[in-house]
Amino acid sequence: MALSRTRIARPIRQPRPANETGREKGPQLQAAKAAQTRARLIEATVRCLVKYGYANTTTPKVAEEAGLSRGAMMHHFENGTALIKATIAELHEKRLRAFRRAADKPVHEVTDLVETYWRQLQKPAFIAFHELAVAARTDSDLASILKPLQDEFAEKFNAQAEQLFPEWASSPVNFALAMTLSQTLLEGMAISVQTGGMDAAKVEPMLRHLEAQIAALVPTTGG
Amino acid sequence: MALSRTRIARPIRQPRPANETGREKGPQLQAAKAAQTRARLIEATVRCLVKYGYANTTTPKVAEEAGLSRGAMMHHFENGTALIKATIAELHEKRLRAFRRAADKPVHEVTDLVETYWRQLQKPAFIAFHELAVAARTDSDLASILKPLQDEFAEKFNAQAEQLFPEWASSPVNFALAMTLSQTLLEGMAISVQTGGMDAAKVEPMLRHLEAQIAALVPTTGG
DNA sequence: AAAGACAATCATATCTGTCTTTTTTATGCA
DNA sequence: TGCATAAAAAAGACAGATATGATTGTCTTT
Repeated sequence: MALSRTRIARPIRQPRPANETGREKGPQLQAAKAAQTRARLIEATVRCLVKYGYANTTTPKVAEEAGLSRGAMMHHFENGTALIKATIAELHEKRLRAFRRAADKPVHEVTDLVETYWRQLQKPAFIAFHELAVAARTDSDLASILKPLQDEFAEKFNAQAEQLFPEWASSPVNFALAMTLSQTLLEGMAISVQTGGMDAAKVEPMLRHLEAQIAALVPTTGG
Repeated sequence: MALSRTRIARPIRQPRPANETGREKGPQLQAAKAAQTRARLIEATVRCLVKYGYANTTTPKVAEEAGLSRGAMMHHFENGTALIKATIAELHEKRLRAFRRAADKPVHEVTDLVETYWRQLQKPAFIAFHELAVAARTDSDLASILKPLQDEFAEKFNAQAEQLFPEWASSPVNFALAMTLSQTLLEGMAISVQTGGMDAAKVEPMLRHLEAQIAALVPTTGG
């Protein structure tokens, strides 16, 4: 039920000059080129998810976004499902990579968790992921792909935090609460800001409050 | 980009016997009948939003859900947009009504706010509303319909709370924080439970914690 | 008889998956 | 080295399915 489908004549995509097929220069092995084209399509899919939402992320739109024909696209991904699957896997690994990077930083105040995750949530990857999660609610196939990854993420999220803040090991109840609280509140905020429910000015006080909450839950400090 | 469209032959809807048009018995005035049919279509739309999501809430599906032909449906709503608009208005008023009902209850602990709103969020109306809100992110027409209502809801939410708990008037900063915190966290939880990210077992501890938080923000009590 | 409620059908548009054709790239052999 | 050829990549065309809005027809209520 797309509201008011504005019919815009799509501009004709003129074929690129033969030699310059992608963004990279020079000759490569075809395998590498194929991998790059696949990556390009996946990136285009993420952009489409952000721009148009899951429902309106169609194969023609992705192909156009990637600067390819649908035919070429179907050469790399046999169907739309394969593309979505690959995109989900990529998004998942990107989230995990970003988290690991953050963990490698030297200094770790307990409240860094808040700032770090909040920054993650500002990125396109999260918006795309949420689009998929919402769609999965009414699409069991999508759900079966997404669910295990969501579980794995929550698990690694906790494992990461547990490792970074060993002082929390003594009260696992507080720890679990702090983790759930952080994840839920921050994600809720991100969604609310995106979907227009929440004024952006209210973000900072909320972050501060959450940080204070978490600090209060650390056993040695106060909880 | 619907994943794996399972093609089910839709059962042919046999025309109902002329006299029994809906769920109601007996002859009625046409005006009343029309109003009832419109209501039936709106209810069907809400059910479709919950069952299929916004993207897959199509005019044929709504008509089928309402037990009407598409033609009849188009007689009552000139196009899909009109139906969605009417549904949004209905959902909005339903949310406000539910809130007003809750406010009429005699006893009001401060933490009642949490329980009351959490119960609201379990209803289909919220799921439907969130489907619309997510769709509105990438649909400016839908957003222009939804945004003012979201603002009005937040405003009334606050006004209601302010009226119920006058002891909060002395520290508006705490009040604003408590309101935003409640709304964001509870909605985040509801969404997270729906979209499979959050284990239902974690709900109760979170509610308790939020209640404690709010109590701590009330000026006379502790904040 | 007029108007309202409802049903059925039509034309158009778009997305999807498949198939065919063209172009590019890599490689084997003279 | 240079050309021929196969494989990969890309493009284009096609048919099936479905959604949408509009039109037309039928029955019932007023």
